[in-house]
Amino acid sequence: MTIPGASTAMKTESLSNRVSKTSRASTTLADNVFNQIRTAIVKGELIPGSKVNEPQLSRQYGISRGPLREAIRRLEGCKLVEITPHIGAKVISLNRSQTIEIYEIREALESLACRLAAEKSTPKDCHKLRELLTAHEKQIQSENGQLYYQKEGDLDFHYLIIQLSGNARLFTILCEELYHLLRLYRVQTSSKPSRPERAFHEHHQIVDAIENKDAELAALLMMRHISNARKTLINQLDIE
Amino acid sequence: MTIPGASTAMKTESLSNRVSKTSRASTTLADNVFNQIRTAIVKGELIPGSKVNEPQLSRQYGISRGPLREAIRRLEGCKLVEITPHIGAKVISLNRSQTIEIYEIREALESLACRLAAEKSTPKDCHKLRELLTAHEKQIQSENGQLYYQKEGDLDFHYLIIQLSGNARLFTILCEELYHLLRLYRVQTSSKPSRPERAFHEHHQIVDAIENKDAELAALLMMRHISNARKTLINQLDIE
DNA sequence: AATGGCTATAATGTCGACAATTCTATTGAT
DNA sequence: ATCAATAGAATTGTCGACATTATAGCCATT
Repeated sequence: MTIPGASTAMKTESLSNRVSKTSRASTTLADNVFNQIRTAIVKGELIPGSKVNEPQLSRQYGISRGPLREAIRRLEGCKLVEITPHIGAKVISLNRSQTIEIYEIREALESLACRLAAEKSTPKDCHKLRELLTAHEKQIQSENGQLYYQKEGDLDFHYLIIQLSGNARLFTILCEELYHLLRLYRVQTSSKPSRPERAFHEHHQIVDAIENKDAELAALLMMRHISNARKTLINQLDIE
Repeated sequence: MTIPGASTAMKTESLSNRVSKTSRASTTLADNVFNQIRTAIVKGELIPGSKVNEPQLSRQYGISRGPLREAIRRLEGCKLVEITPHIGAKVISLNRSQTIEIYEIREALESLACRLAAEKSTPKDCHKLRELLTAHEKQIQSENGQLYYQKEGDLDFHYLIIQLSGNARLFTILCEELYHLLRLYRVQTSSKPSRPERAFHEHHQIVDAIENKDAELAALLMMRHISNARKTLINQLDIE
């Protein structure tokens, strides 16, 4: 009966953590609890498909049901819970096809992000991208491969490109909505994103294209990059 | 001091109206008021940038502030209002660049929708698309041109293709979020989507591609179709 | 044993009241 | 006349209580 999200001890404070923090200084209970429940959901501490019990959560977080219900309504907006009138909210559960749907959307949106990033990026931006990749490379070697790409490291790269796109709404949709859903799915199925070395190579190709200001190529490569991930996911699921 | 959304007398019940209705039977005040305020916003009855006054709205709709605040939290999820702690919510106001951002996203997502629709569509689906276009054509002639495409008619076509894509989340993002924002912008600037005849021709091209199961071409055409609309929008804004 | 209905319990929906904060306008000083 | 400080009003945030609806368990009937 511990409060989820309270003991969040991150070893490596990766970009994805820093950037995904909702910017608003949560001086209100509703926003506070919203963040806590959200991380509880994407961490799997609130199991997908289970009902959200208002009295229980209100006791757990030490607040009344008023702000709690507002938090739940925000979670509904992020598509992390589904509310049925007079019955209540339940934590979303992503099945195979729903996850593929999200990957399809990621394909389109991150391809767009990559195109825009290639058009707008300055030499300094490209330098940051390179730095990130070499940092990842080091970490992979030190951590005996695998581990890093299984975690949030891979996302840092994607987050940065989306930021470079300069399209704020694109960032919101991808990073504040879809990524949380995918994180949830990963926890739900305890699936390990394999193919680290191949992804790593693809990342370098993408940065090359961005550096060369070849927007179309950058877009194409990103699309294929995510398409590959999607196909890997499909195969993985076929086995089960 | 009339209740907005109550006197919604639609002359032609177009597809976009039917489909955009939130499916959940709103047996709760919060959901009810959410729908009413949303239409009030996208109709421009609540002017963009203005503050959302809770006591006033609660009197206006005859409910207490509890459900009202939940409705506002849902609106925040749709990005129709922005909430600042201890200050309140205000109706979103889209400027030029933000609108262009949305068009960029539409370009990517509807292109995806079109590709998927081309892959999955049955002959019956294609027939529906054709029917829709001829119905539009008739309406354009009868209404002395212009008028129809300025309204919701154009959207029917896009809605249907998105539905045919079979990607439910894609539908949600486009039809339940982005389209409402664009509608708001249109009201806000009272801009008239021009170029009806050209758009009409593009629509037919797109259906041709879908019918021929040429997914790549369909995607490309849809992307160009929306890209054209975006460019028209940019030019329109440059004049101001 | 299974099904249907009834009752008791628990959860959700709604409300009004109070606390905390922000906004407003008046006052006073420079 | 402009600006700062302050007191008052208005608004937002939070809570507890009540009404309404769903759930679970029990009993009777077949």
